[in-house]
Formats: sequence, C-alpha cells, structure tokens
Amino acid sequence: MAGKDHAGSRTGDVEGAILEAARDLLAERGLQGLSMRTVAERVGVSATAIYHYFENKEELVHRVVRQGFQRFGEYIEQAMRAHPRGSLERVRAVGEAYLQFALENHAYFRVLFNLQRPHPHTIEDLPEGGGYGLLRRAVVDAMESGAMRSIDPDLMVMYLWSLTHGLLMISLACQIEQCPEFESDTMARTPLELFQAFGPLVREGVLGTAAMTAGAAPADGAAGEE
Amino acid sequence: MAGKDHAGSRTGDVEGAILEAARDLLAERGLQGLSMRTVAERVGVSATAIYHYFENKEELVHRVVRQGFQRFGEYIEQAMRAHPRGSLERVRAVGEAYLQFALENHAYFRVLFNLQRPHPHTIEDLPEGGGYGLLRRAVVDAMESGAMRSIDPDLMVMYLWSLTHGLLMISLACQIEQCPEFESDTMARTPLELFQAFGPLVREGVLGTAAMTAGAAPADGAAGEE
DNA sequence: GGCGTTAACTTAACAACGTTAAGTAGATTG
DNA sequence: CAATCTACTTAACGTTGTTAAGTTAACGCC
Repeated sequence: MAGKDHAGSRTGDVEGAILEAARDLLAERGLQGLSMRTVAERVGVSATAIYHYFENKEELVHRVVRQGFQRFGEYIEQAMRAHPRGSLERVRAVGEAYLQFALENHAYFRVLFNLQRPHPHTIEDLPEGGGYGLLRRAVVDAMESGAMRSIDPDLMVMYLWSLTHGLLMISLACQIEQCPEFESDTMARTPLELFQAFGPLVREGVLGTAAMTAGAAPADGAAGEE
Repeated sequence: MAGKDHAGSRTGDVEGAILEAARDLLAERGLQGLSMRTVAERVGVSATAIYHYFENKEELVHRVVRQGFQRFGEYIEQAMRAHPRGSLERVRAVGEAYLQFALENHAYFRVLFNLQRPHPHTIEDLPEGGGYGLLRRAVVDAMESGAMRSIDPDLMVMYLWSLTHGLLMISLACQIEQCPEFESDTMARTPLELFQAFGPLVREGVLGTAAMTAGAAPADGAAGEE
C-alpha cells in the first residue's frame, strides 16, 4: 500500500510531506493551529502515522523550526557577502537580515523562544543557530579594521543581538509590523525603520558626540520623587 | 452553601483564591501547567465554577498577568525613587529593575509576550504596562539635565527597552540565569552582569571614545567573502 | 514458493483539556 | 410565600496528544 494516492499525497516522501504541511500550518495558524490531526489530514494519512517518523509533536515542531533556521543562516550569509569585510555596514546588514527574516517568518521565532523545558541543548540549537558565529566574525573583523572599538567581541555580539532581538520581540508583541495604539510617531514606525533610527545611538552612544566635547549642564543632585 | 470548608478553601473570596491558585500554578508549572481543572482543585471547587468569575481561561490568565505587572510597576517606581531625577543612574536603575523583576517572575514575562491573538489593546496592557511612561519620564529628565543627548525621547526609550528586553529574552531562552553550553566567559555571566557590562557601549557607543578623538585605521573597501 | 521479519501504516481507545448546558441548594427580595 | 438571584454542581461535548493493537504490502532467505 505504499505510494497510494490519497488527497494531496506525494508518492514516496511522506516524512517530507509531513514537515512541509507542519511548516505551512505553523506559518498560517501558529503553534496552536498545528495539530497532529490537521497535519495528517493535509498529508493524507492518519494522525498516528506521524509517530512513525517523529517521536511526538515536540520533535515535529523542533524539526520544522530547525529547517527554518537553515534558511535563516543563508539570509545572514548573503547579507555578509553584500558588504565589505571589516565594515560597520556589514555588521548592520546582519542585524537587518535578522530582523527581516524574523518578520517574514515570525511563527518560527515565536515558537523557538517558547520551547522552554527540554530542548535547546547546544548553542547551535539556540534561536539564531549558526548566525551567532557569523555575526561574531563580522564584529571581530570590524574591530580589527578599526571600524569598531576593540572590546570583548562576545560582549559586543551580545549587545547587538540583544538590541535587535528585543526590538523584534516588542514589535511582534505589538502585533506584527504595526501597533496602531501607539500614538507617538516614533512608535508607529516599522521595526526596520526603528532599527535604522537606532544607528546614531549605537555608533555614538546615548551621551552623544556633543556631550563628549562640551560639558553639559549638571543634573540636580537630590533624589527626586514621583 | 456559601463558605463551605473544602480542602484549602478560603471562606469568602473565591475569586481571589482562584487568582492566587492560578498565579502559583503559572509560576510553578508555566502556562501549560495552568489548567482550569488544576486551578479548581487547588481552590476546592469544580472546574466550571471558575466560569462564574472569569469568562474563559484567557481572561483568567490575563488577570493574573495584569496583577503581576502591577507589582512590576512598583519595582520600577522604587528604582526611580532611589536615584536623583535627571541622572543617568536613574535610567540605568529602571533597566535593572526591569531585568530583576523579570528574572524573579519569568513565568509572567513568557506568557505576556505570547498572548498573540486578541489581547493587548492599549499600551497600558503591553508588556511593561505603565513602566513605559516611567522610563520615558526618566529619559526626558535626563535629556533636560544634559546627562543624555537630546533626541526623540520615544526613540531613546525604544532603544533602551529593546536592549534590556532582548537581553532578557535571550537569557530566558538559555534557561534561566545561566546557559552552561556557552563556552565563552562573557556568556557565562548572569543577565544582570551583562547588563552592567553594556554600560560603556550604551554611553559611548560601539565606536568608542578613542575612535572619535583619533582617526582609526580604515577598513578594506572590497566586498569580502566567506 | 512459502516463511519470517520489517516497514508503513490503520482503527480504536485513553486521559486531559477548554467549554457549554442544565440543574440545584441557599440567600435575598417583592 | 413565591420568585428571583447567586454560587455553585454534575454531565457531557468536541478536541487535543498519545498509546496499543491490528493490518497489509514488500523483502530477504532456505
């Protein structure tokens, strides 16, 4: 009975079809919409057939997300290829690629950062997978070329990653791309626009160039209230 | 039959007891461990009794989290009171309070940032609730006192919030407090230590003070590969 | 060419879940 | 005193992940 033609079945690679259906459902309806029975129905097999290829739902989801992050790595590699080694632009481009991919595939990100209990064992399994190594290389290069101050590169990577990831998570929590209740013009901007607007702050810091050459007015020294 | 003594019941405030049981379960076992039946069992009523006080599970969880974020607001207010108005220290302390509270109550945070579909309607309902306004005030004060460069305060708040929140999310994804697989010394640090280590980067930027007074070696201009 | 093993499924069923419907004891009220 | 309301209860529905047991086709082997 191998290769029988059910509705929408692909003769042969059932495991691949399950992964594909699961991926589509995750993107379409989120983790809650990805049920074993729905996946099975799309593939054209019974729900329990999935257990022949995957240990349980958790492993199925994990495999789907892992697959997604391989594409993610390619995004980042492409961003790096597009800019000269050692440049700040390259570092910035990696961040933008992170953001862009996450916005286009937000279901993956939401899921990956919620697998709490057992899964992420190695750093390769972590949210950005091999992307960490790529960003780190871009940072080290930029430090060597003098485009960036020389400090502990892992600290620098963590700083850049945190900033980008936080912006992403807040944007996603505000319901994809836009949060209409934000009244301020600033908040109405897309995550990518905000990321770019962060540029001067990231390069020169919150003190700013002016504050470093000229002394500014001192703050009142008393502990304020309200 | 009001005020009957079931196991662990509090005579009188059943609604409060439900909220309390739900809060404990959320902290103990996460969102998955918070089931209507388990909550009801702890309170000493039947599962469906909960629907007399809450419309559905979503509302129950929402109320629990909202309650948690009220305590969170108090954390931040206290951090602000402890430092002089207009100072950078005050801004930093708000960030630390954010981090500290989130680490001590990570169940709240995980949940709040995963309510995707309907809920967060107003900015007050958003992840940090009224904390946004408090941080914004600290930032505006710091700008006026000259302790911080003067730019769009909402942009500055978004920058600081993103950085702190991202660090938090990454740390939580790495399984509370510590991620043993990280080999680097940098990554082995606690979120709070990392936050403090970010200090120079946040104040002076990734270029650094040195790079702004003296010209650095230029980067190679060709598009790099690998 | 029958035989045993295995891969690839199937149906039936279980426990747990959120939720609804219908009923009921006790207090409050006209 | 009947009617209503509050604060629940039990029973049940549909869906979920998952397990157990059975079935069917294919393959290697003497």
